[in-house]
Amino acid sequence: MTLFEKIAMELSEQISSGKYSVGEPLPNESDLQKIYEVSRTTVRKAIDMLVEEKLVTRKKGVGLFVAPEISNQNILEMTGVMKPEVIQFNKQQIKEEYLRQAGDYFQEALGMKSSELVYYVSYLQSDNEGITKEVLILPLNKYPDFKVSSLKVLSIMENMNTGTQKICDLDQNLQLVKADHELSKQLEIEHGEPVFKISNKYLDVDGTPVSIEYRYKSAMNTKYIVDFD
Amino acid sequence: MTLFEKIAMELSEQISSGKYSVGEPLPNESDLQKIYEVSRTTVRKAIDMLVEEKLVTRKKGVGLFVAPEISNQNILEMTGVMKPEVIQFNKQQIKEEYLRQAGDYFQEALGMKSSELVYYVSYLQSDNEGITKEVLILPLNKYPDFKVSSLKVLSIMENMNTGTQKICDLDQNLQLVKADHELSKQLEIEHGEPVFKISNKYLDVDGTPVSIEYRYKSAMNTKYIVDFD
DNA sequence: AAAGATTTGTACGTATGTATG
DNA sequence: CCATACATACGTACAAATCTT
Repeated sequence: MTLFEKIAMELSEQISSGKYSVGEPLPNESDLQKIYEVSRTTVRKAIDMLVEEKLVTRKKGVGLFVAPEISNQNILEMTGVMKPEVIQFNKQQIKEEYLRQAGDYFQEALGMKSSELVYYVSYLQSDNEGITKEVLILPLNKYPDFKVSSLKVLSIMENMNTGTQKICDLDQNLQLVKADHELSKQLEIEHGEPVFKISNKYLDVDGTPVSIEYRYKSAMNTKYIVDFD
Repeated sequence: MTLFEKIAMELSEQISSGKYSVGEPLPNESDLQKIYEVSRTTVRKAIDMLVEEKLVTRKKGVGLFVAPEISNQNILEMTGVMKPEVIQFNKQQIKEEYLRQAGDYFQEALGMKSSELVYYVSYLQSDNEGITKEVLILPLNKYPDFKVSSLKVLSIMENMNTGTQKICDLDQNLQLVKADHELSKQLEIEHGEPVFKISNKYLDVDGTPVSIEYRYKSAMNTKYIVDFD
């Protein structure tokens, strides 16, 4: 029997005897070298055997450890299955929902008579990036089956797909505006703070507007790029 | 391959994929340390390589940034798949279109394997409000019938509706960034001018991401709303 | 303007990984 | 099997620049 085999056997016995318990560190190679009065090469060959037998694990830059028994964690690591992600459900809070006449603005924007009715729904949505206010304008004639209650479980875009027209295009517009009193209160920011205002105008295949959505989001949280000069 | 080489390669891929676009900050060393679960020494060695390749710049006391001189050619070399075509039509000009591997970022963002292919299409669109740059990411597996030539007649959203999944939700994100060299040239604005960057992540009914779209639009043309006081 | 927090820059010590004579 | 050298990796400590409060 070679020297390193002897050493491997001794260590193996000590591990199974409980001198070094599972998960605990072993003496490092330098110490083992002194203990058995052999070269590091020999120590390493001994440890090589124990690693092969999965009795010992090595951690580069750290040390030697008695290999842990197989656990769920090990299995996950071995099979490469990811740990479950933390799913954050957004908090949604509907602020306003009512039917109103289109009026002059929406008449033009949505191509309808100003006396025709639209659903107006606004709600707040908070996630890890802050609070977003969303406003949705749905013309009644295009969404005959729309129910406000369904908004509580469906997303805006899903709702829009319940309409009679298929949405095929998106006319997107952007503004940087100052928060008025209501908006600053809703988004929990200072009065006058800059706010991104996006308007999404959804169009059907003919380019006819189907619905409009507005989003308000504080611009302060956005990251600015630094100069390189 | 050593650990720090792996990390350098991953980061390099993410940069070329657009997860960290030109001029934007990277996660700081401490965060990278947590992300990759390695020591700071290893993170620094990985970054050393990227700095050497001029992909990343360091700013003492500030952080890490994607180096500004990345060209399309670099990206092509890094992802190494296709040559770009330039197709001019109407007021839309396709700047880049190629197949590439998803890489780590789109792997995560689109829930696919990093080796799977995505279409990458970017184009400029000019209208009365200025020039908009749009970037579209379409996973090949969800758009088996997609042809770049069809982009000439269809809008982005129409194209996205040609996929196998029905789009039901929109995860929208906003940043105000400064134009880097490439962007300022494309949008015909000054270097460093503020630019709206919108990312639209389209989801199917299950919340699975189907495609991603980025839009860059000068923020200077936006109309500011007057104070309400 | 001062104090503290954050982030990169630098240095050192220790442990394992690999190669060679 | 020993001795040595170097690369890789972890961890800690402190300095320097910058940002925040």
